Amino acid sequence: MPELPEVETIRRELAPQVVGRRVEAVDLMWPPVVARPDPDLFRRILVGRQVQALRRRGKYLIWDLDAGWHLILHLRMTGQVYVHPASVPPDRHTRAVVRLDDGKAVHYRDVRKFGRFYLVQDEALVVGGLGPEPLDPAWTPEVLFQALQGRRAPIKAVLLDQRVVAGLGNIYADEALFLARLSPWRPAGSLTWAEVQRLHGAIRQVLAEALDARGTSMRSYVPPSGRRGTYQQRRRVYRRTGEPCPCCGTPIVRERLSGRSTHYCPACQPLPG
DNA sequence: ACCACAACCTGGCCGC
DNA sequence: TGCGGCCAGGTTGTGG
Repeated sequence: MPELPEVETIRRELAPQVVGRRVEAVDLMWPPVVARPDPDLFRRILVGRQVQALRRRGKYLIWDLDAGWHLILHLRMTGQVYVHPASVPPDRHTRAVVRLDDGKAVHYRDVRKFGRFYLVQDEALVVGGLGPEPLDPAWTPEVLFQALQGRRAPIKAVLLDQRVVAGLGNIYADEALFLARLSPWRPAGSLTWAEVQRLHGAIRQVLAEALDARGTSMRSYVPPSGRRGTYQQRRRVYRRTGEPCPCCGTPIVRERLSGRSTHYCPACQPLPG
């Protein structure tokens, strides 16, 4: 579920609670939540480690630990992170609990069990394949334009490819394409330089708005504080099928593209030809 | 390189 | 209350 703005919001809320703390114990209610190494080794390495920093890369949350270790978490569709007093028992959807040296515990909840933990020293093993961060100054319209060259897949499918740019998901891809007035079906390589500049600006704008709103809480996304995000009130097309386009009033349509629900205004985002 | 599709899982919602 | 069908913010792997 969480895309860049949601993971970044989680990072910002969680950092003050965990940075500087030491791990005292790890409880795995559902051991397969650990992707690597095996759960026993995972627990043995993690216990005793001190959290030095909390970072985000794409949709991954990275805990920098001492001794060169990184605990990397991907929340996939329904992962949630909460901090509770040690006395709070895990609920039925809590898959792992990391107990800290201040009497608090980080609970990882995940209804659909898709999310995974990775404990590695070489973080590139997990996040090495990711493309650039869209909010990094180094990610310019030129970089995006270059990445689209020669690609005939629909632009939306390419935006969802985390090797092209890291952190976009279904909500913000639809929203950015609407802002840029581009059909999601346009072959990526067919975008003109002017269109790519527009798209680049739209991606930045949508992500900035969503960060400001602390993410989109339509379904299961709730940050650690419990303060739901509010971007769902500002979204223009995502899950607004049949509602009037905020720009021209044409009903928003929903179509399946690369297996994903895709929402757009057929009038503002026409497919040439 | 691309696409369609399935898989991984569970729960919410809708209509009957 | 129940049942079937469809939906879900992500990623990976298979086969064509």
